[in-house]
Amino acid sequence: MGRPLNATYPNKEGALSLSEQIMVARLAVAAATYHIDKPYTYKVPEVLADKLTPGMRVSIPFGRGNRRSEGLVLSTSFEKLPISGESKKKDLKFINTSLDEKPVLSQEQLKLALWMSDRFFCTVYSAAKAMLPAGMWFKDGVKRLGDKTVTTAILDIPAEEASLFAAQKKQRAPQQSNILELLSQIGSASVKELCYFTGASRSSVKALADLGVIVLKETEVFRRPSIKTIQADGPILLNAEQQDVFNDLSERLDSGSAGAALLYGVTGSGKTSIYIKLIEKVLVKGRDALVLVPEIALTPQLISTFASYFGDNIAVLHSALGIGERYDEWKRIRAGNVHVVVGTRSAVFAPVSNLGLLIIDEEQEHTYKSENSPRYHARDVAKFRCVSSGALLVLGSATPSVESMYSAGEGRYSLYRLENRYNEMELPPVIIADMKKELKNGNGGTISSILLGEIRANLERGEQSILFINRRGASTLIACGECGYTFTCPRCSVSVTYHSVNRRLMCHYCGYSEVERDSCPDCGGKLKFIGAGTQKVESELGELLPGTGIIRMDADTVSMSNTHEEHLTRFREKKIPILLGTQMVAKGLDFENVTLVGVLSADQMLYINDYRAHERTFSLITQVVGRSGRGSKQGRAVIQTLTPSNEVIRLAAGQDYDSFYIREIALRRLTGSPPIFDLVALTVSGQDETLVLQSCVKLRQALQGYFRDLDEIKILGPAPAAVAKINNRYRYRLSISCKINRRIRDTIAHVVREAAKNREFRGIHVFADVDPYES
DNA sequence: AGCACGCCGACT
DNA sequence: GTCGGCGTGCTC
Repeated sequence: MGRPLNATYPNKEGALSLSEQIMVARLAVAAATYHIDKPYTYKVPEVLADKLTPGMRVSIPFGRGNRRSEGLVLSTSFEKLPISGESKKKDLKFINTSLDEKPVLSQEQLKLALWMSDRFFCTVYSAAKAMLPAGMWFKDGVKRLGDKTVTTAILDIPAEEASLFAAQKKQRAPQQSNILELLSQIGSASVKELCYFTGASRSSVKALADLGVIVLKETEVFRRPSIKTIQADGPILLNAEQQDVFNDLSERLDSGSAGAALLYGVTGSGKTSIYIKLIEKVLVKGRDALVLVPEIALTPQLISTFASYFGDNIAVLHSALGIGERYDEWKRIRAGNVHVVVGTRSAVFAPVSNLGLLIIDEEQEHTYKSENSPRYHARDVAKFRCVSSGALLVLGSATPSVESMYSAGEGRYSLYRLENRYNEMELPPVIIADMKKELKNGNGGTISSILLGEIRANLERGEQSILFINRRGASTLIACGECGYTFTCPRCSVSVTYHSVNRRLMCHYCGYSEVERDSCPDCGGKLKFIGAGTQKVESELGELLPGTGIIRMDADTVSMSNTHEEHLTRFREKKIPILLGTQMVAKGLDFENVTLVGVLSADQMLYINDYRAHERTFSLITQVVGRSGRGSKQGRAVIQTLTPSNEVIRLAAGQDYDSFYIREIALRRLTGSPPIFDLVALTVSGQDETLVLQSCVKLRQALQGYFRDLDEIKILGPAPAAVAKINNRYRYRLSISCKINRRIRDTIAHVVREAAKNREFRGIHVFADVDPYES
């Protein structure tokens, strides 16, 4: 407070201001919700003054109660602050401690986080958090690393005593009774499993622990093994077509601004070979490569191939990795120990230091879009990163998304085509089976006579078949066969699905569960399963082809007995004749001996109310058809449909992407859907349905007011969201169709923020999502 | 969102 | 009197 005695002369003012300058930091704050998110200024304590740099995280007091939160340092500076107490302005608070020794985010990543908050309507901190592996997050001030533990409940009294106790508890505490009952038989189990099998909540387990009948113990869970490598096929040889594409992309890599390329290559045209050659080239130039894949579990072959070429120079990032393993991979990347990264959506944030090439394989896949905050699309983040580091962006696909092909047409991407299948194989002939005709001929089953004939032919030749059930939601519903009663979640507007492992009906959205019943609670009728249909088809096949081996692969079989890979290995190695499955069998599988693919119900996802329905159907059927005849033998595909004249199905059967695209883009133009216009969805949720609806109407009015002068902007809704209620909160949606720009973005952000502040909207939550997938 | 402050009614 | 209900406003 007192000015230094020696500072009075000769430069009073300078000395004065110098003595009062203090280091401050601008922070993105974790506890700040979207509507109050902005850089907060904190004073830097002297002990941190020479350590603190942008990109580090700090522990801070926040809010009236000074509750502890985290901040991310965006910038530091020296400022002249009013002397404490002398100004009516409130004093700044001090940062408590630093949470990092060195920055966890680079300047580029900080910029990206700021850009994301603007683009995807999220807080800066949440964007930054998405860039770090979960092992680096803090929870209650503690780093989550090594958190891969599991809480086990162990019986602490004799088993007989426990079951006696369980019987006593039956009336007053049925949940606890169930838990004890189970534990008296098995002794110990993880708390998670206990809850899963009994339907009890964590609190019941806790209650038993407090009573001293059981003890809870944290046990470390072991980490998963690494990638399976395969023998490299030797140096990659490109055919003429591939070589042309490679040469051109290669030149772009050498130029300063590489831009973006859409690589449209039919199934089997060898996109992967081009990827590998490009990566090799980038590595020679001393730069890093990033490869995104839709889902690691479904592309083990691609990973193995990459590993065989790049060995220890590769890091893999995906959700199936243990938290520690993921963290270790992240550290290897950041340390510069690896220069090739393969991973799923969030790998787009991988901390490579000198990005030279970013590949998004199967770029049309919906898994690249995050459906939780931050609601980003990996493609957009990829563009940002490539522009800022002068890297080449390659979007690869056999069925490019309509928006990417449109961008190519507009000249934003350069388009490359690969039209020859690598081994010069003809595309499999496609037979369309008219299920209406089948029905007329008295076949009411799910297998047409045409498909059955082809399966039989395959059986005789010792060749394998894949049958694909294209159904939304691969889960098993349960309903009354007599009155049609369906079991719905009491908290969400969805049907509960049956889990055969624990024999319970469960809700996927909120975790609610109840025991299986043997009769309809309404009419007492007999209950039946309406599964993904896989069981039904399996038993139908069993009757039609007695004694034939079938592997069924759906959510149910995969969750109970391990992985996709085990099923697939069994299919490949044991030469089981038929593989029957949902969505998951459609992906990147190469089976030498598979010569028949059947799509059992092509209509399933075609007629849903979503502007992407056609695109998804086309892409899926095309992929499935491409599965057939990848080896030396000629394959074929059978597509079963109730509407054989439907053009999307016909075009998919003919693998005619170009015609599909022309047709589809015309349709989008007509309806004003993306990519012609952007779509921003505002989702409004709350417990009181009328209030949610009223809020929607008010939001709509507010938007209309702001956009009065823009007539090309359309505001649609409110309409109930695809899942109209989750966890007792009703959800309605407004859709804004427009060419998005600075002003519209700012207005939408403003409206969402105002909604959070507005007292009339109490208990209402609003968030914005650009080009959502569930629409 | 989450917390403190403040202003009202019920109860030891 | 004072404990606790919730409505209101703010977050460097």
